Parts: sequence; C-alpha cells; structure tokens
Amino acid sequence: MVADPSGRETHRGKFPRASRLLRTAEFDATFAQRLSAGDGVLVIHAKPSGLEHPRLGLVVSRKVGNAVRRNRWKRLLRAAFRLNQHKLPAMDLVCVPRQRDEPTLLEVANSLTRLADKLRQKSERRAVPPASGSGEAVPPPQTGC
RNA sequence: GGAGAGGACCGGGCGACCGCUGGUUGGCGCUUCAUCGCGUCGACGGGAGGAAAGUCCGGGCGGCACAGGGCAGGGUGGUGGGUAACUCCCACCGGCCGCGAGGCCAGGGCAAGUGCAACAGAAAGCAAACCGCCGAUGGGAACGACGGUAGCGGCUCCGCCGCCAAGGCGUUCCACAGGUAAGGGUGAAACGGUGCGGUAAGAGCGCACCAGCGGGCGGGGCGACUCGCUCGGCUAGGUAAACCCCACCCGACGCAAGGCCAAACAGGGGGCAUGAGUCGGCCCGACUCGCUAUCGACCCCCGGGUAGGCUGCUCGAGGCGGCGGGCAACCGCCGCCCUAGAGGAAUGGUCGCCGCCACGCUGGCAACAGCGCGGCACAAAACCCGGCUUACAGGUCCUCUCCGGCU
RNA sequence: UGGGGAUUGGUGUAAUCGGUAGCACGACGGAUUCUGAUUCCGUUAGUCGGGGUUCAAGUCCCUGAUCCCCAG
Repeated sequence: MVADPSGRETHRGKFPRASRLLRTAEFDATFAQRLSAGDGVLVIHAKPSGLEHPRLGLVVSRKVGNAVRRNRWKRLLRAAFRLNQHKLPAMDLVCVPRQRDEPTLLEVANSLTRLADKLRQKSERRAVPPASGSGEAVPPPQTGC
C-alpha cells in the first residue's frame, strides 16, 4: 500500500470539496503565479494556497483520450491526492497528465509526491532570498539604472 | 454433421477496507424570535449504457415572433397503415440479386421546357447517311434486231447497187441523279427480335409468334398493382441522388432556452428648491405654479444589472405483468412499481476468491488434469423522449434454408 | 451546446457544367563534368474509409473517420 494503513491521526484520507480547485478564477490565479515541475507522468503547476492544506486542480485535455480514459486519469489523480495529502505541501496543485497510457495508482502517487516536494523547495527558495517578505508580485526595489 | 439466413437477449459475479455524490434522518456549531439556511461528524438505503457515443432526423418543453395568404429557402416521395412526429417502424406492390431461407433499391414527369453524354464512331437525338447494297425510275455509253427500213446518191431507171439515219425495244456497262437502312464497324447506349413473304435492293412494307407501348372491356384488391380478352399504331433512347415541373410538410432559435435572488467597484434616479406641472418620443427651450435655504461631501433609499447562488431537473409519449383487438408495427383496459440527477463536473480506488479466453511447463495414447503468467471489449448521463447510424471481447436462446450421412 | 470549413503522390497545391487526375519541390536512375553543384531526360507514387445514383464520380447523394476554426 502506498498510504500507511493506520494514517488516521489528522485526516484519514477524506477528500472534501474544500480540497479542490473549482473556479476559473482559482485556476487563473495559480497559472499567474505558477511554479512548475514535471516528469514523464505528470506536469504540476502550483502556487502557495494560503491555507492549512493543499488543494488539487485537474486539467485533462481531450488529447489524453476519450471520456472514459479522461475520467480514469482524474480518478487516479484524486485517489493519489487523497491518500497522500498529509505529505503534500499547502499549495494549490494543478495536475496535467503528460502521457496517453493509463498509469497505475502507484506511479501517479510517486510522481505526485516527488513533484510536490520539488515544488515546495522551489517555493521556499523564491520566498527566502529577497527577504522583502511581502511575497506578492512586488518588484524588487533595487534601482536598476 | 457442415455451410448459411433472420430475430431476441446478456455483456462479468461475490466479498473486504478506504472515498465521492443526491435523498431520508440524528448529534454539534453558526445564524434566526422561530422555521429555513450554512458548516461539520455519523447512520440508512440509492448512484451510467446498449449503444449513455456520433449529433443524422423527429417531437416534447421554453421564452420570442406571428390576421390570412404568398414568395424565397429547406426537406420528403410506390401503396395502405402505426405514431406526438419523422428521412423511423409494420404489411403489401414493383425491380434487381441469391439454388433457397432471404437481402438490396425506390415517387411521377426527359411522349412541358432547358441542359448533358469524354474517347471512339458515318451519325449521340432527329433524323441524317461513311463503307456497303441497289440503280427499278431518270441520265450517259457500247452492242444487237426492227433494218440495210425511211432518206440520199449512182446506174442498164420494172428494178438493182452503194452510203446510211432518227426512234423506241432488248442486253451489257457506268454509279451521275436517286432509292435503301438489311449487313460492317464504334460505343455504356445507335429508332424492337426471329422466321416467311415481298423487292431493283431493302425496310413493320405485309403476315405469324415473342418482347414492349397506348386505349377499351371484364375479374380480383381500400390502394399501389395484377390477371384475362380485345383493338390500335408498329415505337416515340438514357440521365431529374442535372436545372426544373407536380404533391405534401417545415416560424426561427435553443436548458449557456427561460425564471428568481443578488455582493464588490463604477455609474443612473431620489432623499436635497438645479423643485413640481403643461407643451414634447427625448434633450434643449418656452410657459404656469411653488420656494428663498451658503456650497459640497458623508450617509440613506430605489431600480437596472455583473460575479455568484437558487431554479428549470426529472413521474415520463415511464417500466413490468395480465387480458383483449390487429397478419404486424401498434393500440385499449386492469393491476403493480418509482428506477442517477452531476456541475473544473459524482457513480470510484486497492485487494482477495470465482468465471471465461490465450500462451508456456508437467503428467497422460487421448479426452483431460495440475501449476505459472497474461488478458476480459466498445464506450460514460449533462433538459427529456422516439428513431437512425456507428463501435463492440465473449456468450445464450428461438425460427428457418441448402448440402451430406444414418435409420 | 450550436454552427462553419478542410482532407488529392513523401510535402505544398490545381482540376470549368460529372468525361484521360495535372504542377512544383523531394526521392530514385541516367546524360553532361576530372569531381561536385547547376542544367537536361526518364521513373516512382495519390483523390480520407464504406455504400449508392450514373455508361462514367475527386466532383452528385447517404453514412462514418480525422483535423481546424467560430459563437455563447
């Protein structure tokens, strides 16, 4: 099993609607500030969610396959997110499948946790060096000219 | 037993743990006078298909438009039924294919008009005539008999001899006019087929039979149509899924339709004298009435309306069973049942056992048995129905046809 | 959800009213050249699939496939 069988200390794998990206505005905000990471299975675009927990967004285009295949991908992504959400950083994660073939749950879960970990490191590197602390898209106040 | 035709149906099963979602229901929190509502944690029992698909037709439903009718545009096309409706379904008619069970196709009109037919061919649509056949009739040429006649000339002038027509007739030749469409060849297609007569040669020119067309009469059928008899003229080609004519049907748009609530920002009107009223479609303006208070902002109210939310949203031309009518499609009556309602979009994830299929290994003469490994289709509601079309691993059942074997 | 368009050799594209599917580049072979390039000659290979109408279909009709675009 991927998730530890006794992982019911905080959340035992629930997946409420609050853990999902549902609106176009939320997707647009993520893409505007995104950090990206990808491997052979997935591409993830992410930004800090500003909440206590991560949130999942799904983008599965028609190029992946027909409706049955797209639904299969989305269900696997939700399952992988649900079973591993206690290990994920508190970010909005927009997941995009990269291949047509249907993967196994293990592949998706491994890819998701590994990429989320990389995104957490990237996010921390971006937040720390300027030390301005505002964290938004404030341009650095150095005098360029 | 083999080969095939038509139709109906199923399209994995059981279980464990963890999730999602609509319903009912319980606890807690927020809110409220309260209900309601929101959040959260439980319980119970629901939760994709035969095609849910493609979106090719038809309807319901919705607001909008609309007197009637016509034009334009689009669709349909054997007949009779079914249906809310259809390009669908059923039955029958006709044509083609198949030994057969059966399958496929489609209206009428190119004997209203316009158009098209490459190449080949003499000629492609109304008749003409390339090779050919004939040349009867007309024309030309040669020969023959009439006839060595008429006529002319000579002489020995009864007469005889020499030269020698015209004309029509007959035979042969020419193929000029003309006749012909049988044969040749081209083509997808060339103005019926076979035989006999007929002719100069031929031809429906005549006749017999056959094919086809039209009319009449009679039988059958609601009808498409069909059967029989008879008469006629002997034929009037193909293509309308070419333009078109004829008959019938269609208002266009679509649940992101439509309805309700409604934040923030901006803006409109008012509270507030730059007011109210009249003229006027509106602004400006004019007139009448009212009023004499510094201006502006904050603030408050009203309506439109965006984000967003709710609704439309699932009880329906509904399903199952029985009886009755009908060849059938289908219809009527009675009884029972409620069976998905999502919205960045749920209906799932993982595992175990069973089932089916293929492969490998072992045992066995074989049927088969055991083990291992892999696979189990197509395709997912998006307002709802009726059809059509297309995709589909594997499997079940029914009816029928042909061939072979045995009894 | 609704609407529109496209599909022709390996690639990009023509084909009037239905009548021999052309052109360019490419590939291959040959000639010219000492060799290569250029040039010349020749070859290769095609109407998205399946049915239908027609004597004949890239074209007309039906049905499917793939791709692109537009509106809300």
